[in-house]
Amino acid sequence: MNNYIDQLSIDCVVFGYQSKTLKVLITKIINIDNCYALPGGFILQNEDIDIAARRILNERTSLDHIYLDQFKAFGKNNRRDQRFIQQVMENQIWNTNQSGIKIDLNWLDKRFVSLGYYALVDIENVVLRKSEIDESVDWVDLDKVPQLIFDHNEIISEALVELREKFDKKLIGFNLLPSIFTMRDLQELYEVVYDTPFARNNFQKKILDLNVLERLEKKYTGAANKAPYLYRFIK
Amino acid sequence: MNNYIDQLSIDCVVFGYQSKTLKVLITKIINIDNCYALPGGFILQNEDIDIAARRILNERTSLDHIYLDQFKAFGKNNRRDQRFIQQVMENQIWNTNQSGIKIDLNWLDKRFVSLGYYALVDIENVVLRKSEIDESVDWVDLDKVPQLIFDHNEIISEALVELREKFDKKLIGFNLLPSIFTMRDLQELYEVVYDTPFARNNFQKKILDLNVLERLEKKYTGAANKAPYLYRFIK
DNA sequence: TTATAATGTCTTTATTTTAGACAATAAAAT
DNA sequence: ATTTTATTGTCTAAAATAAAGACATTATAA
Repeated sequence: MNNYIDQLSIDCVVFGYQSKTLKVLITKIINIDNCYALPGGFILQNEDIDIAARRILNERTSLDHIYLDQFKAFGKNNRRDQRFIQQVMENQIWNTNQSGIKIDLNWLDKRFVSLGYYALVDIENVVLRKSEIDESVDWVDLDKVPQLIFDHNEIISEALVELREKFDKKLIGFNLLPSIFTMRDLQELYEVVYDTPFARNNFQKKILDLNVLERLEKKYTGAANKAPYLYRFIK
Repeated sequence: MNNYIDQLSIDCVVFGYQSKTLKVLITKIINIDNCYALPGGFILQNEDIDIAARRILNERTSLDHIYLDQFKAFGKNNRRDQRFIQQVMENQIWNTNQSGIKIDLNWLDKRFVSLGYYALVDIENVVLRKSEIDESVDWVDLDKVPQLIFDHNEIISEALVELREKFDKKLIGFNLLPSIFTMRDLQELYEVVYDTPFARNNFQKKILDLNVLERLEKKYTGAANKAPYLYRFIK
């Protein structure tokens, strides 16, 4: 395992948006009872940290071009999860290779500093895949995230704070939507992220005045009302 | 040296403010020709990363309570400075201990991921000290910083971007001023940080409306004009 | 043809920001 | 002692921005 930088890890908070709900990608650790975690991994010796994060995300989402922000390093001295690491080290699936030879897992039994990234993806574009340490990978509503290993719950909280701070200022929200969407879709996303309602008339004016949307054809859904325009994010 | 986490370092951009100028703390590396750097160091195995940053800063500033923000991790695969590391490893001061025994410095000859912190200090409170790897530690005007080792110049640039983004929003500017100051002092600081002039009347109103300043006595300087009030930052 | 629910946009009102004005004042100059 | 000068503190007016209200439009069901 010494291809990796020692005692340094990456954990990714992958935000998705569907059915007026913010979701995050949660993995279940393979062969360990009831242990959930953020998609994470380690940094190869000859790999940029950002590239490592993209590799780790690609393994789970199959996506190549992801909006990524490295927002904080987590490195408390007591940043350990003894219970979890113990289980991993004692588990035959983990500590034994295909040839039945014991693998030295002591490198895991140290304090790790973890680089926290958050990613924004269009949930429709994601093809979920399991990496070799995942028993499952699933979208979980942000308010239904179970207890996670290490400080992963705290990492999510801090990612959400960062997301809210950057959301409007940098117009990163479009990364959570399909490439084509209605003004209502966008407004509902903003309302979910900020957990507050916006006035429809003023929201539309504010967004259109930014001149970052291209107006496309109308969207006829069969609903008994005026059909809204579709928009695409430009530049 | 294996008290430290391998391949992980900390670099601090220490901002100070004096004579209407933003300054940063720059160290000269001991016994290496013309090599300048940010105050930096490594993380002890049993040390929080934030505590490590405070230790590294205290070694140079003698300060205990510093405004600190860990703003980004720098970890490109090519994040190396071969020329500098070579000089260190070949230098007798570095590679030989007091008893004349060779020290193994190979741990330095790897790619390091560095956690970037920036600090804001009242330059008047700083008592500069050299750590054991510093030939000197000095305040340098932000626009006169020489070429530094590794990507330290880039770290300063990015710290400045972060500083500007947080400066107003989080009212962190007071950390750069003495505990007692005039409105003019504060305005000049803002003008330096944002490199733009502010209208005196409106600046004063905006700041006072924040209700974070306590008005103290007047400051009589002997100048032939109305004496300004002094203020203290509260809460 | 009418009713309904949502949409797009305009107008009005309220709030905030910016600009202008001026009296107050500390000390030097007269 | 009075005037002058350079700031300072604060008020008011104007401009810009944001929030609230109003209403015609329209896609489909009744």
